[in-house]
Amino acid sequence: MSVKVSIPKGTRDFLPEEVKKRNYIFTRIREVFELYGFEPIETPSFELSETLMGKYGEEGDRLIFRILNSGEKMKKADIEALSAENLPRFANSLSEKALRYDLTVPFARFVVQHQNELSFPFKRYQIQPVWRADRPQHGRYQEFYQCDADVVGSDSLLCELELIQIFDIALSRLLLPGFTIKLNNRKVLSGIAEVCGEKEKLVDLVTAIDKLDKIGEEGVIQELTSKGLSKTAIEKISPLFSFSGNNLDKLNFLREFLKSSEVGLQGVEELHFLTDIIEKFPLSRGILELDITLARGLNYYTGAIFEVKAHNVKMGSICGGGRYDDLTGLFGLKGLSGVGISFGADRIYDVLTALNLFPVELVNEKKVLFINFAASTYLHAAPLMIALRAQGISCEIYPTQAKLQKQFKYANDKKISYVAMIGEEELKNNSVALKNMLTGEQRILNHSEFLKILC
RNA sequence: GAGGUUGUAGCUCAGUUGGUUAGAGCGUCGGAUUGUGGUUCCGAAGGUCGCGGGUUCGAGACCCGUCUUCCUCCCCA
Repeated sequence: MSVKVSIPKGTRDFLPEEVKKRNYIFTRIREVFELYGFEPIETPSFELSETLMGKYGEEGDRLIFRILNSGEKMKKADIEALSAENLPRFANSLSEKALRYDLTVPFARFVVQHQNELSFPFKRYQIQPVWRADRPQHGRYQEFYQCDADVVGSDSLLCELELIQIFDIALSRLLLPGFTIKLNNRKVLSGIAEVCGEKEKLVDLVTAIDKLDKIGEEGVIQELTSKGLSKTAIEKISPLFSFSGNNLDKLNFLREFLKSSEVGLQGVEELHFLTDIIEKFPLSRGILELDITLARGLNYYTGAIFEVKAHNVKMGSICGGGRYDDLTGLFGLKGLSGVGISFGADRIYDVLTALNLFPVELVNEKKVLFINFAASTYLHAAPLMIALRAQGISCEIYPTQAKLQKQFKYANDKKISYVAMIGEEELKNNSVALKNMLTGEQRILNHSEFLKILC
């Protein structure tokens, strides 16, 4: 009689092979973060509700997983709020903690709380799971990992430069053949709003422009109209929809278009600085592309905005990031500028799978299984296993004297590349039979030959 | 949060206008083979047909509710 088992929606189990592949991704990213001087931190998986609530826009709060009070605290439930249909207040009375929604807001809290122990500019990386009560979809889960690197306490554009290089090197090390690093600047977007006289409609303007490649020029105009932008303003923006060319052409165009906006021109100069220096020190496999339609939802970005898309695969962005001038201001620490990036490990996994880019050695490492023939087999196998492990070769002995068929099937299922046998025949002349599970070839060897072949 | 979609063995799926005892492939286990896996042959186990209610002489199939799956929005990695 079996019980029906399952896991909550939007979550996943990982089999050994998947964990190895995921760890491969995390390791490559981590090693590049460290190459650029970023240091690891960790924060709790749950925070006080007040730390998280209200930090992700109107929609955000709905997507935060809340932790129900337990024990005596349940008595704090505000029944009056419930009967008055004030659901947010009722929810707050039931819960004081919530699972983290991203790594950036907890990091801001961390910086404010530990400001006296940190040396600025502070460069940290953090690879931990986050949780969102989102509706699961292709490539979207309720529990997933983020790999973040941020610099806080410096407004130098060299930070942006290094983060672009980190995108490039990490993804190149993951053997991704082609990808585009899209770059924009929030100041340019502000400048556009300013030039067309709709400064206060910046957010509507930006989210509409962001959808250009998805809904087309007509769709954007329709959305802008429905948001109440004036016809003259929309006409003024329309050249932006169709302009093209290389990065230099785009910069020249923007300089002209934004000539009446001080902040806009400042954004253009920031973009120019970055494209210019990347030209002098070219990227490895990535292509840097200016994209003024790039906005991203997060409303705390104030300067650079990044997004990375893999070539030749149907998948949303695999990385993102940007500069946020006043993030720690939310927690009372003013004047600290930050810039950061995030790798979407789960999506990178899907891309590497779709393009078949995981190295084969990941699953087919050199490993050895010793067949268990008798109670005394261990005594004969142990010296060889000790020697193999000392050389970093992983090996094991089958724990019971099962039928050979079963022991070989175990090796086969576990993709173990060699099976070693020390049975009665081998004991007579102090030898080992070694079978290569890939080719099926089997050889009788003395101990030193055995170790020589495997190490 | 809105709209659509899905659910039958561990997995992938058949199952006729409602009709006797719900099937297949793969996987698992056992045997052919007590010193050889991946190939082959034989056999076996495994199902409250997502859950609850309703219609009917009779429901895996029809109706209602609920949960779940996947998809499109919103938003995001």
